[in-house]
Amino acid sequence: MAKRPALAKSELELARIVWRLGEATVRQVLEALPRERGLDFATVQTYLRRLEAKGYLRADQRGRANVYRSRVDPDRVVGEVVRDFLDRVFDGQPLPLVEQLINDRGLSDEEIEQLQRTLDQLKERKR
Amino acid sequence: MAKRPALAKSELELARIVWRLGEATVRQVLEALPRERGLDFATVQTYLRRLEAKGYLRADQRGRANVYRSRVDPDRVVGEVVRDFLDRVFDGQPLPLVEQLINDRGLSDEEIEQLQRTLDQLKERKR
DNA sequence: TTACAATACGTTCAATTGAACGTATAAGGA
DNA sequence: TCCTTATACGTTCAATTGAACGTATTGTAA
Repeated sequence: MAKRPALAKSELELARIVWRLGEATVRQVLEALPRERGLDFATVQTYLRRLEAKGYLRADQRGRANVYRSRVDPDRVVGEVVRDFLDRVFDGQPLPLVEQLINDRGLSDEEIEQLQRTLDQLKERKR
Repeated sequence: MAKRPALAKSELELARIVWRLGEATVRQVLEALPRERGLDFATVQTYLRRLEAKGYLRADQRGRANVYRSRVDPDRVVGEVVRDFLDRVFDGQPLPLVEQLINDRGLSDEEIEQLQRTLDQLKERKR
């Protein structure tokens, strides 16, 4: 379970695109980026290379280009990222963060319902 | 509302200590740090200075030492940090993050209750 | 009144990150 | 077969961040 080096912000940004696409070449990632991001092809290349070096992605040659795909389960990575954030900003306590999210930005009615259902299910599961 | 430069990780770590203490000297922050963190006095000094330069803290001389206190509302800063994180990792959608928190790490029974009360209150408030 | 210990402040230094350049190479169309 | 153009890959460069050093000062205890 070799601990990977942490993800830089731009790296996470690009990794998320690869995750969403399933697999992608440099060019495909570049094109999936919001236009206003304005990154250079070479820059995307560099970040994907770094993601590979850090163990998050793997690349295999397909014809001309490298095709990148995830090497670790994206959900696991997101989980790690969330936990790290939670530890750093809320001492690892989920509730204050949840309340922040609930209060700060207004949840829609459906979202509240949805959330209550999730909590009910969780309670069910627990007994 | 001059936008401050983003907080680095160590900076946020120290800022949170100052927030908690209300006000603090370099030494007090150093002592409030977990022993295993092992930072040098001079390092804490540097980070607090940077926090001041970035506009997060203000320092006033008291006797020999500088006393640092928050210059902006900590809750506001945390709010910004959370929103930035939410945008970067969950496209700004709070629900998936909340579900991550609920599912991944088991909430205690009391936490679930607490959360449900919060949601109920929120629904009340909304009508 | 002086010496010391604590502190401020300017400076440094290495690692990481954001961003891109230049060159060698190879795929596919003419 | 040859040329063009896309791409890989090694390299660079500046800004930020994590961490600390050295020196000048100053409050206080003796």
